[in-house]
Amino acid sequence: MKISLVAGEPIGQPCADCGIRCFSVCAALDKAELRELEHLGRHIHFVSCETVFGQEELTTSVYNLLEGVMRLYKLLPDGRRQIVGFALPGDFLGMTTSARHSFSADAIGAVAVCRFSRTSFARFIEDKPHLLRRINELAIRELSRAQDHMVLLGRRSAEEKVATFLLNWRDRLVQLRGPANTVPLPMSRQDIADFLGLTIETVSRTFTKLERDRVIGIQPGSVCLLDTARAEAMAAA
Amino acid sequence: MKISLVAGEPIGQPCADCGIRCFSVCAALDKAELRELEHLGRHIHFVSCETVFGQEELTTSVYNLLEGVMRLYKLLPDGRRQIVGFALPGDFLGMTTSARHSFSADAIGAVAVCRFSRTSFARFIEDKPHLLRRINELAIRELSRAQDHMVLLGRRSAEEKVATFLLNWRDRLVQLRGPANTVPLPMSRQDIADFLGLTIETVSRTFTKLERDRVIGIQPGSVCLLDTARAEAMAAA
DNA sequence: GGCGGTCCTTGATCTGCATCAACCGGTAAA
DNA sequence: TTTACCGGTTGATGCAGATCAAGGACCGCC
Repeated sequence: MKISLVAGEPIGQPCADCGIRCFSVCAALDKAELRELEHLGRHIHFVSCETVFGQEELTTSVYNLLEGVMRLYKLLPDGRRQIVGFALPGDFLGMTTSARHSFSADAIGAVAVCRFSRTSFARFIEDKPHLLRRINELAIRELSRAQDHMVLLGRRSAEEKVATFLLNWRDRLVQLRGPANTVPLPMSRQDIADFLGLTIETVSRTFTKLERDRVIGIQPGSVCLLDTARAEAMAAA
Repeated sequence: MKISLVAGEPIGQPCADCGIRCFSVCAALDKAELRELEHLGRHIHFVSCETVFGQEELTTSVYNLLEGVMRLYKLLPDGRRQIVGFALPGDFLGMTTSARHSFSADAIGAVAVCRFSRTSFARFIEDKPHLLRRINELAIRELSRAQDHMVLLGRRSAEEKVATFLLNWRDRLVQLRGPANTVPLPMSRQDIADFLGLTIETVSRTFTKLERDRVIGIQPGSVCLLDTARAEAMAAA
């Protein structure tokens, strides 16, 4: 929960060589614009559990996630937590119209971000409708994901929740790093519980049950999807 | 659940006189642009429970809600329903990047919308970054609402859910029509249940309990907030 | 090696909400 | 007027998942 105090190093490597550019907002930019953007951003690194920004903090920056995974969550006054999403490389964070962040974001494992001052980024956007369109696209995709998640939270059983989560998470990783049967789970069981609206015990029990039923194999830090068809049936029904 | 087959009448009244313009996307437009827009849109009316567009239907149009209330919902194959939101005048619907709608929308009571063909609206936007920015703004507001709702669905008790719903709904109506203690509830108990991730019985019981506790007064089609402070305490905690 | 800590799993019990079922009041059709 | 229906309420019971409690695996540290 420490807050990083470093300003970050300038973007050294040209944005044109950025590995996740095609997934990020920057996909909308041409070479000249990328070079311009290089001067505005700073690379910052966070270690596991460090907070990138907190709920109610002023929104001074926007962030482009380069590497690692982040949890985005809201806390109720009494400590109950709801994780509203996990961010992966290419995700664009801190885009909000309000003066304060409406959720907190912290690192799950080591994280690298590209940080931009909100004002300078806003100025950069101003005459670039294609970039604005790209940002809009990402926001709408995020909204659609949020709506899907509402269905999950409001109307699905624990088993359905877990199965759906594993499949969706796998799909996002496949998108990024290509096909693979084994699904890394860098987040803790508590994180998964707080994402799915369950308790850690129920998540653990459900994992165990899925393993007993030979749907998944549990490994430290990951699971292996053994019976995708059955998992999909659980997630769909 | 009938589908309206009428093409709709042309927008007669000038958009400049539109009562909800300041709440809608059109707030971003100047007089000349409004006049241009008048030629692109059609007014369409729907009666109660008519479907404006359905999940999986092709996204041929976008809609500006002028009058009335709509429920936006997703259905699971087995019939479980999650209402992802209620739309009020000024809300902009059908904005999606995908070819098909990801949820259904139907009228709660009589509804009037301004419909635009998706392609002609896209063309209209093209050289109007201020409009795009406005759309982006609405999308981000919607996303933020969705995230709040995830917390409600995942982490709150039935009583908290109902209290929060009543307060939020009141706030949206106040925004639109000014202060009032009595909160109209045009949607059914089943709608409220499907919005809050509860059953109709639990919603009904919770309403009754809040009435017994003198927090609300139940009237046909509306409730009266008697003890706002206590309701807010329930919603916050 | 022993110790404390964190994360995860497992078991026993409890409970909030779902489910099942009946009923009530208003309205519209017969 | 009677009947049927629909939306809402209320009561009795059941159960999925929460809560409480304990123990195991793994880690870094002394």
